[in-house]
Amino acid sequence: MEHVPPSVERDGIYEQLARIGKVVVHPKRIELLELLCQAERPVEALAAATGLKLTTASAHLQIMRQARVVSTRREGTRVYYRAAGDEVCRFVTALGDLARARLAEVDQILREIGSPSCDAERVTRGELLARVRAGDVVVLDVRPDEEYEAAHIPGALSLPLEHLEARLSELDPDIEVVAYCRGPLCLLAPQAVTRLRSAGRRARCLEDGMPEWRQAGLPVAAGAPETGRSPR
Amino acid sequence: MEHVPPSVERDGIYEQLARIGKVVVHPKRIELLELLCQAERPVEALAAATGLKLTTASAHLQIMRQARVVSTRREGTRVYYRAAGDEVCRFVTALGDLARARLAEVDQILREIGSPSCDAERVTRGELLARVRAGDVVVLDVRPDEEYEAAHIPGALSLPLEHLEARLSELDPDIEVVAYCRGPLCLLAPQAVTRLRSAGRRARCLEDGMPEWRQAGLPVAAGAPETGRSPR
DNA sequence: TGTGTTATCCATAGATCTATGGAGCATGTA
DNA sequence: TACATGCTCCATAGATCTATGGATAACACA
Repeated sequence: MEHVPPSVERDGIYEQLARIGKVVVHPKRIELLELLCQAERPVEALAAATGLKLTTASAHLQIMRQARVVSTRREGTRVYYRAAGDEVCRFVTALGDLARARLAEVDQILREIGSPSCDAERVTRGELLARVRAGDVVVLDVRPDEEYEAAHIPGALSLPLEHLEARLSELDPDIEVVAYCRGPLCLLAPQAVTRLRSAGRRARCLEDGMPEWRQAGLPVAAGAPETGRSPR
Repeated sequence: MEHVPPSVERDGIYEQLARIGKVVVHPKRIELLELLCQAERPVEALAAATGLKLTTASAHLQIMRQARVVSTRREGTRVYYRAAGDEVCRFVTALGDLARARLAEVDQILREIGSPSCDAERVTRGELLARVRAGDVVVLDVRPDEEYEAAHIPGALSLPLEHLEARLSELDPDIEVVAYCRGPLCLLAPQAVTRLRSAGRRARCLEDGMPEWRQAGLPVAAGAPETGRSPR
């Protein structure tokens, strides 16, 4: 089915680039890609996370696989998908940056639904590093567990947004919280900050999220939280 | 025609990103974008450069404009298109990097048609800067004139590939030549190097091209060559 | 006010993409 | 060996996208 001519013609380069472009022409595929830049996941989890039917999700993933932007690993009956490399996440980041820079609608959506709390007053990565060293802040990872386990800022506390209220007591009320999530388009951290503030805490968002942290060459840790709980 | 719902729903973010994805799903649009990252151009020139009919080129440009990745400037009866910002070129660069990293076909095409001369032995930007300072090399811009005029490495000589043989005498045979073009996917510099070598000159390619040079924060010059010729 | 140049707008046939239900395939498990 | 689970493959109706010719619009220049 895949015709590979013996000698690819010169113009084929842009055809090849378009193979990758095809991945990001569908909103759901972008959403999938952003999830996969955080952690690997089986198809079923991806379908659930994006609200797709299983077969549809699988079809999208096949398209992404043909473009080689994702790869897979089989574990028993499950197939885990993951971003095929750093370049993939850098590409997604560049896409997001471009959209935020050029499409006023994106900013508008982030502002409307996100939270006004995280707009101008984000903590820079450099500032965070310094203040963590000084023991001045708590770093809060509000993404789902599996994403924390795949990669997180060393020393960060895992507290998925959905458990924020229930586990509020784990946070020292006197120390400022810096929350982070998937990136500038993700609303988890802004929402967490909003809720923390309405609970009377001092809280801010980190600039960007995990992929940008990694891309900045900063240290990354992996593995389940040490808190010892949730033996699973 | 463009329905803008009063309050955009949360999921709209990925729809917005897909607006930009749509630009890079078509090979010709990627080609146009790469051209526009070098220099602004009127529609007719873009159509000619990409081998598109005028109406088709215009249609593609409209799509790119709706995604806000290009903007226009009118001059008399001509409409000049240009990349709408740095983020656009960074995005295109990231796309190319991803394709080179993940799609073996791209490397293959570059190797097959490009030139074997520029594969492993490219000059780094840092090395070039040092050697230019030492007066050790000639920097050669082999892109079309308008691209040189829009932006070039300071001190570079403009010598579009098509005139290479005719103007070979302008190059001191004893000084090594470092040629550059649009970027890692562009074949102009590799071809120039091949021809220079077969003419007995020492020549190498610069890593990447103009956009990457600019993105690295290095100095950029603009304007026609000082050689005084071509009064036009 | 005409005319030529450039570019956009419009309508459309043909090609491509999406979502989805159902069948088919590996892998564990009883 | 029989089943359950988790995915992929297949066929298809409906929606979108592309290329293109012809008409129209914006300018410049007589």
